[in-house]
Amino acid sequence: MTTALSGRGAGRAQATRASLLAAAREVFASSGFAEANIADVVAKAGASVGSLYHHFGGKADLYLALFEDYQARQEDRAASAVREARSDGGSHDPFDLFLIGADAYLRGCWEERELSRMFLAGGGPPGFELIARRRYRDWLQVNSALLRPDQQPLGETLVLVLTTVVAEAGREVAIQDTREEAMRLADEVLEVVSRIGAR
Amino acid sequence: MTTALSGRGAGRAQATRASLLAAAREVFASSGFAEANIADVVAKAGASVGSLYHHFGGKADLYLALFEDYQARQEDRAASAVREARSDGGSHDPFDLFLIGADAYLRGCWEERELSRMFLAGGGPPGFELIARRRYRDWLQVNSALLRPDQQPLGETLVLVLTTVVAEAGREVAIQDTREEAMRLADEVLEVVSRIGAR
DNA sequence: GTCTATAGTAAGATAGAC
DNA sequence: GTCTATCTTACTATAGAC
Repeated sequence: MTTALSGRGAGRAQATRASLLAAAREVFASSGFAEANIADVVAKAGASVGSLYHHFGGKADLYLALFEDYQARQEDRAASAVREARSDGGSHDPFDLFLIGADAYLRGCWEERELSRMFLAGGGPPGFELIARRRYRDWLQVNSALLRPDQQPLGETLVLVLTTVVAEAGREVAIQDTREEAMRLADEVLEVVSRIGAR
Repeated sequence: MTTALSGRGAGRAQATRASLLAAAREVFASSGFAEANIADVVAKAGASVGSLYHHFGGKADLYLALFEDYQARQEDRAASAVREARSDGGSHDPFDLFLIGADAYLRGCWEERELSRMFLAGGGPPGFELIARRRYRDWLQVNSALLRPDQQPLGETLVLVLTTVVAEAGREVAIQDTREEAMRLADEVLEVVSRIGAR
C-alpha cells in the first residue's frame, strides 16, 4: 500500500503518470503504435523508462489506457447530450435521440482529432482490433435497442448502416483542416443520415 | 536483362516468385503486417531469405505487391460487371451501374475474404495508410463522376456516404462465417443503399 | 537465381542503486 | 517512485558461395 490514499491529490507519482500519458498521446498520435517507441515517450514526458514500467505494464498497456480514456469521454459526450435533450423537454423520439448522440460524438471526434485519427486509423497492439470491434458491437447493440429495428424490414441492416455511417463520418471529420469544414461535414452527414432513417 | 523475356513462362524464377507471394498472403493474413515475419514466409514458400530479397525489396514491398494485385482484381470485377451490364442492354442509369459495381465489389470481398479482412483491418507498413486512402479517394472520384452529384443538394456528401457504406459493407461481408450470411448481408446493404440514393 | 550464414540494429523490458 | 545501465531477443537485410 505504498500508494495508499492515491487516486486524488497532485502527488508526484500522479503527475508522472499524467505526463507519461500526455506524452504517449502525442507520440502515438504522430507515429502510430508500431512506429512509436518508448524512448521518445519518456523523453517527451521528462520521465524515465523505469517510471514508465512502474506505472504501466508496457507499450501496449499505455496504448490501451489512452484508448479507455478516450472511449469513456466519447461515451460521456453522447450520453450527456441525450440526457440533456431528454430533460430539456425536447423530443423523446428514439431517432432524434440517436441523431443527438451522433452529433455529440462527431463534435468529440473533432475536439480530440489527434486521438480520433489514431484509433480510427487502425494498427494498434496485437489484439487491439478485437477490443475496438467489441466496442463497435456494443454501440450497435445500444443503437439497435434504441431504434427498435424489429418494427421494420431491413431493421438490423439499417441500424448497421446508420451506425457505420456515423462511425466513418467521425474518421472523416477528424481529418478535416478547419473547424468549419469539419462541422459542415458533420451537419451534412447527419442530414443524410436523418433522411436514411426517415420513417 | 538477366530475366529478359520474362513476364510469361513458368520458369523456376516465376514459380519462386509466385510461391513467395502465396505464402506471404497466408502469413500476412493470419498475423497482420507487424506481427508477421519473413522467416515464416520463406519457410511456407519453401524458398530462402535470399530469394525473397532477390524478387522483392523487402517485407513492406511484399505487402504492397499483394495489395496492388488485390486492388487490381477488385477493380476488374467492378469494371467487368458494369461493362457487361451495359453491353447486355440493361439499364444505363448511373445509379444502377453504381449498384452493379458495388455488388461485384462485395462479392469479391467474400471470395477473397482473407485479403479483404487484412487490408480493411488497417495496420500495414509505414506509409500504407496513405496509399490506401489515396485509392479510396480515387474511388470516390469515380463514383462522384458517375453519379454527377452536382445536380442535387448534399450531392458530394451523399456520394461520400454511399461509397463509405459500400466500403464498410465489404469489411463486414468479409468477416461473415458462411457464404449465405455474407450474400444476405450484401443484398440487404445494397437494398438500403438503393433507398438512400433513390432520387 | 538460390542458398546459408551472419552482420547489424532497434527496441522492449529488467535489475538494482538511490 | 524514480532513475541509469544493461540485457535480451527478434528480425530485417546483406554478403558471398554455389
